[in-house]
Amino acid sequence: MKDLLYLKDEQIKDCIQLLLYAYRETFSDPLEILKKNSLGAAHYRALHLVERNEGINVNELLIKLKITKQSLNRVLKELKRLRLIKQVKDKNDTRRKLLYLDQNGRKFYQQVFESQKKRIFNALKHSDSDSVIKFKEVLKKIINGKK
Amino acid sequence: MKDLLYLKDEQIKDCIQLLLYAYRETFSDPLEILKKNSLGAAHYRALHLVERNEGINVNELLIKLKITKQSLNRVLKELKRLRLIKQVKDKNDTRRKLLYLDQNGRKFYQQVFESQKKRIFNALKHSDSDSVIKFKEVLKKIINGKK
DNA sequence: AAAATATGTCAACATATCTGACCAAAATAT
DNA sequence: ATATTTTGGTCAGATATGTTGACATATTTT
Repeated sequence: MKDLLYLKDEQIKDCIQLLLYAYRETFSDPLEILKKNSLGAAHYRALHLVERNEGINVNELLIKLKITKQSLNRVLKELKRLRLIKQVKDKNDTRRKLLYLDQNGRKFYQQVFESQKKRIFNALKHSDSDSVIKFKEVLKKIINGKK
Repeated sequence: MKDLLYLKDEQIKDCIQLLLYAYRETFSDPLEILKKNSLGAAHYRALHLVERNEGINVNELLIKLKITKQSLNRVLKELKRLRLIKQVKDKNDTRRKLLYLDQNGRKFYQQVFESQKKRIFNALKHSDSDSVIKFKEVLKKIINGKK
């Protein structure tokens, strides 16, 4: 017999609210330092994905971000102007332009990440490793789920 | 000796990314039905908080939403116009206007919630109750944490 | 009576997204 | 070799959500 208390609507609403607040707080931390460099959350999301997927091309990035290319284009334009990322033509298919962090970008990304890291670091530090594993498992199920 | 693998930067970046994706998917589900009623995510956030805190006043709602009163006002104006929420003067302090879901609002909220519920419901259904508890614990630590 | 509080409103602006149309270069298919 | 598709970039205009700052009104507190 499984205890299904946590499938009640109230519990689900609870989860939704926690998810909203956790997201909001986590992504509001780095806004200050971004703003100093006249960048916003959108730039950071792109920067983050490039950092974690060096050599990604524009199309793949588009898919991960789930925004339109027009939106992404403006973001990339500014990141390039500030020399935070660079594009290198793919030798096998020179239509493709692969994205890398520029030297500046690596330094800047690290700064922004540090501002965001504290909150997560402390939350994880005060949790045991089993909790963290389960936390990530549930998040993954939410992401892949729906139907 | 504690295993601190999960405190490495790469793990933290992982968590941040999962949080971003989980939030995005969870809150993109209800956009379609909202749009049909010419409403957006902002209206739903307010509606959700009123549903979970019936009788909340404007100031308290403002604090929970962390937006300016001018922003909230536009949202509330539309929700009132559509008869989704209603305001009732507080008898003890008639400056205060307490917010309640209107009859329409209750029905509409339920519809929107259902569209969002599926994803969370399934994720929780495929997790055990311990995982769900730990999932929520970590989220709470993220929300309250930082320093 | 004066000050503080709760709510509402106006205007101007910032940002991040969208849609739709269009272009060019390069690769692939016929 | 030409036609089509893919990849990336760009323009213009619209929408959603937020911001600041100024101000108005009603009510409560001091």
